[in-house]
This record gives sequence, C-alpha cells and structure tokens, in this order.
Amino acid sequence: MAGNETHGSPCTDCPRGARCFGGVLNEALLKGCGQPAQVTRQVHSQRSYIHRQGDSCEALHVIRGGATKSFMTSSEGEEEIFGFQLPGDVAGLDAIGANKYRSNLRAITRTWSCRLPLSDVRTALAVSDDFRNDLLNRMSQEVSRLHGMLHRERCSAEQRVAAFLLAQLDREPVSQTEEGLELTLPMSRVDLARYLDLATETVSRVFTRLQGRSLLRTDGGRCVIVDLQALSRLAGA
Amino acid sequence: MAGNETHGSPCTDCPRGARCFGGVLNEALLKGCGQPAQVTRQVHSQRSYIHRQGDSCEALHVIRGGATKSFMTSSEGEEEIFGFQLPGDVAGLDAIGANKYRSNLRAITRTWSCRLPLSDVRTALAVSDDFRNDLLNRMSQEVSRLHGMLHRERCSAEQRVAAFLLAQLDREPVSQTEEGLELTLPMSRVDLARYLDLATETVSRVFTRLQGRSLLRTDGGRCVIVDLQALSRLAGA
DNA sequence: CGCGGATTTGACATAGTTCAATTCGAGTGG
DNA sequence: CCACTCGAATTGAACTATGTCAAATCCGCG
Repeated sequence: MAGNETHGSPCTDCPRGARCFGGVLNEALLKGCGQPAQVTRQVHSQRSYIHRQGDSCEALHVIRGGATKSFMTSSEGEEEIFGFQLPGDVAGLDAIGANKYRSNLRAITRTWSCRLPLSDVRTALAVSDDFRNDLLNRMSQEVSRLHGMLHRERCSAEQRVAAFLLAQLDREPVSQTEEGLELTLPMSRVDLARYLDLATETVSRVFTRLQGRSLLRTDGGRCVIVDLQALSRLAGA
Repeated sequence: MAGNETHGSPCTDCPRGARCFGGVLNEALLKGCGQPAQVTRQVHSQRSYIHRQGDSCEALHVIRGGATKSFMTSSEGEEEIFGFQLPGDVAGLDAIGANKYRSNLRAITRTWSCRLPLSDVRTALAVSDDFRNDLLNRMSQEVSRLHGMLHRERCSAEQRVAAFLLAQLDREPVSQTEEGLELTLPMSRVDLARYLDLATETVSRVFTRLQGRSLLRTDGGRCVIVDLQALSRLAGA
C-alpha cells in the first residue's frame, strides 16, 4: 500500500520536535516508560490510499509533506470529502474510539507521512498529561472544524469558496508577491467541489466571477489573492 | 442559571449505573483515587441556557431528562443547530480541549441534567483506562455524527427529514401503536428546520407530502411512522 | 502533433427560498 | 363557555441560486 523506508524512532532527532504530534508522542513515551515511539516514515504515491473505510485501525498518520483527502463514498458512489490534510495535520483521529477507520484517506499528491501505531498512542495517553491534552485538543479542534464546515455549507457558493481560500491562508505557507498573497491549491477542482458540496461548474464559475471583480487571479493550482479585504468581507457576512 | 438541588455523589446510587457516562466517571474516580465524583443534579427550565458560547468550560453535562439543543449564532444572528441532546447524551465534549465552550446549550423543554466538573473528568482520564476509552468513544462518535450531518445536508429535503426521523427512532423510547411507531419530537418546527438547514416552510411541506403518501401521520409534537420501510428506502438512497 | 482528461462556458431545468396570506391551537380573560 | 389574541404551522405563488447536460477550450504528455 505504501512504499516506505522504516527507521527506528525518527522523532528523536526530527527537527520538528514537539511542534509535531509525533514528537509529543515520542516525548511522552520516553518520559513515561523509557521506550521511544515506533514511528515509521512513509511515502505514498499520488492517488494511493493510506487507509480505507472499514480497515481495522492500527495507526494514526501525521502528514509531513504533500496533501491528502479524507472522504467516505456514499451509497450512490459519490465521494464526500470531509477534509484535506496538509503538513502537520493528524489523520485518523475519528477512528480512535472505534477500531475501524470510518473514512478513506488518499494521497492527492505524492505524500510523506509518519505512521504512529495506535498501541503507542494508547500507552502515551495513559502515562502523559501533555500527550492527553494535545490529543484532546486536536480532537475538539476537529469537531470545531466540522462545525465550521456545516456553517459554510449553509452559505452561498461564493462565500464557501472565499471562506475556503481564507482558511487555506492559515494552513499553508503563503508567499507575498507583488500582486498579492500567492497560495497553492493541491486539490483538483473536482475535489474542491466535492469538499464544498458544489458542482464543479459552480466552483469554476465562482472563480471566474471573483477574478472578474479582481478579488483574485488564478491559474490551475496557483491562486493569487489580490484583494484580501474584499474576500474577507465576502466570506465573513 | 439553573434551579438545582445538589447531592453529594448521586451516581453512587443511581440506577443508571455504568450505562451512564456519569456512572463511568464515578467508578473511575472511586477505583483510581478513592474519591467519588462531584456530580451535581440540575433542573433547567424550558428555554434556559445550560451554557453559552464563550463561557469558560468547567463541566460536562449528562442529560437525564428533557431535551436540549446545541447551537452557535452566526454573524447574521441565525441560530445554527448542531444537534439535539436527549437523555443519556453528553454535552460539552467539544469544549474539552479548549477551555471555553464553543457552542450554546439551551433547554428545549424542562430538562434534568447531571453536571460533571471538568477537573473530575481530567483526573479520571489520568487514572482509568475504561473512562478514557469511553470518552474517546463518545468523542469519535460525535465526529461520526457530524460526518453524518454533512452527508444528510447534501441530500434532498425529503431525505433529510426521513433520515432525521429514522435516527430519532434509535435515540428515544418509541411506542408501537396500531397505526405504527409513535415518537415524540421535542423540538419546534423552527428548530428542526434550523437543524436540517431548511426553511420551516419546506419542512412543513415535506411533512404534508409524506403524510399524503401515507408514510407517516403527524400532529404537532407527535409523529407516527406508518410505513417504516418506505421511509427507510427514501432516506437510504 | 494529437489524444484524453480537466476545466470552463452556455443554456436550461428545478428544488428550495422568500414573502404574503391563511389556518390552527393553546392560553387568557370576560 | 365562549370570544380573543398571539405565536406557530401550513399553504400558495413567484423568484433565484445552483444543478444538470452539452459543447467548447485548455493543457500536459506520449
């Protein structure tokens, strides 16, 4: 399922350290029971599955590079995308309670992840307050994120797109060009549409409309936000 | 905020015992550190707030009787209802990670709850595997529930209503009458509409349409499901 | 250079909203 | 016991944002 190179406990000398969920896990285990976490670095080629709905859940994944989408396929075979994961994000949290993954996780681009065995996670939960807090934080953040999605899906198409773009600004490194803030959208229009619950045609039209009003300029995966204020106003109301 | 009668640790001799989240908490504390949980029984009059968005979060609430709605008020002042809580449900889970409630919790009818101080919850998390598992389960169930909401909001109005009714069947005691399964809807049409993200008029129309096709009969808060199979078929697709 | 998939554009159909009017139902007071 | 009232629920008619279907265009790649 994944081409991977296995190290012992890569967190120990990972520069991300405690800013990464894996680092916190590793710290917790080292302090709590002297054992490092059994973290495995993996590489996933574009479009490969990292896990599938229904698979028994044996690990969480921290995304180190690339991007993934998490989704379920509805009874009519439609992909319902619940979220995109970018570097730093933790995938699989919704499966912790159950023993099965509740959703599919698939690489949108070539993706690098760290695999954290669930057994380590459970041990760390028992022995470390810090880790417990970190995990609870991330889970309730996820709940908030879903609340946010529900909110956005109750708005107009333009507002959904605008809000999405603004959210991206906080999630990925953005470069300031002379034209404005430039960001990269790793997902296809189709996936974006499925995420926002719009027809691809609608997403497309919204982009052209926003370009027409010179709020932004876009060209495939690249998107330059020209008038951040106007975009915020649009998304906000 | 709440008219309440305070007991010492009502869980200890509560008949619900370990089927209730409070019971599990209490057990965990008794075993883990010999102290019972500081559970307080409360009564909330109809329409009173149990907590508000932004309040600092000091407790979870288990609903013992009645019904509540959890919601956020959007920038335009619209109530966005994320869920209804019925007896047995735990409210406030999304606030565990943060220290502030992220949503409002308001009694739809006169409501009885048990207040579980967050400090006890945190202690129990540290000392009991059982409690930790129970909490993680409930949190990931909540995530699944939100996934379900997102899914339903991508369906037609009829499907949303049908799915909602079917979901209610599993959540509250239902009586079998000669006409069919009878259930009680504690929420107003307005609240139901806000929950399903439909106009009240649409909800109303759907109910009449479903009655016309004799899938159900409804009269205010009462609703009799006449043709369960047809309703499932409708919701399922 | 040409193929195939992704994106964009156009024309039309429709589910659901909105606004307005009517009915219903539970309290309330005479 | 019977008007009244006021909010909730229902019904009707017209409107609109977005979906659907089809065609045109773009783009990367062999």
